[in-house]
Amino acid sequence: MIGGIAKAGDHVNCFRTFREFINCGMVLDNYPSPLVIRACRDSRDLIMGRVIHDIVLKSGLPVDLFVCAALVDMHGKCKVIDDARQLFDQMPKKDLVTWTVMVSGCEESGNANESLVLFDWMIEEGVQPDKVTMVNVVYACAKLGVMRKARLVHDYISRNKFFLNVILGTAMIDMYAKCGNVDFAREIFDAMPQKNVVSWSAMIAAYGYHGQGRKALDLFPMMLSSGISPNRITFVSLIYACSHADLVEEGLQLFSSMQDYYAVAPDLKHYTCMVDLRGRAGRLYEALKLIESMRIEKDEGLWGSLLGACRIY
DNA sequence: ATAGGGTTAG
Repeated sequence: MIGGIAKAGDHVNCFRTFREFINCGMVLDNYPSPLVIRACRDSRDLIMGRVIHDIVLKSGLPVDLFVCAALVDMHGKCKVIDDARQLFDQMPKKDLVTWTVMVSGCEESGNANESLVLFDWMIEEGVQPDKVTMVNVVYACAKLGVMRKARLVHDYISRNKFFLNVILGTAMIDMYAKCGNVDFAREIFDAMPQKNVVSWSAMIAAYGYHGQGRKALDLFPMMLSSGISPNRITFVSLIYACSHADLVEEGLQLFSSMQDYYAVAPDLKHYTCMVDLRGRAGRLYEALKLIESMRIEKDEGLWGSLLGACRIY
């Protein structure tokens, strides 16, 4: 029952039912479902997560691999990595998923270096990483931004003949871009047998933060002709690329076609890019007018973008 | 019997 509600994604209802269950004084003859723990993770509800953790500790039941992996994952994603690690270290048996959620938790809570240490360690322990592990390791390299590590991980992926699926490939595009080599990113992109809107957006973003706006823009029609529709992130990446390559007119045109042809409503990020685009080009008054015309809530990043432009000019 | 892990902006 509780698991079913959790699976349906109704976290609030799931927790309420779970509380009722506990309050009834029901005796747990089994652990709470990992699905409930997953619901805590997805709603970043650490309080509820700790309640469940406590129940597990007090139940006196033998350690269950699934429950523990879910708990490690939940703690990691809630950024209480010490608790995740403690649980992890106490587990007598660790399988592939246990190691993977620990790798992911470290990088999620800001210690990407430790992710890579764990990765080496799991291999030493004789646990073979799979594609999900590799996505997390690649993601850790992207966060670190260290090319030497990126090459090592790429080597590992090639040596072990991992299939370059959409998710792994996209993570690698991002990794190479953030480690400073957009051409390596492009090689991965070209080698991918399948690409989705996320892959295309990642490649566009990669050219964007390397200042190669024209190349980013060239990808857009290619993406469309391969039958992929852009989303809001695609447009953030495109406009960002324009603003960092002095392609003002192109950026303005994208911003209007985004709404007129692709029915993507501009959000705060799009406005920030547009303020940045005009600001970098010295069109400060237009940038201010745009901010004034906005009907959504403004944040410090938006104003910061305008202030940055004021400083330049 | 069933249950745990994955990609793009900022």
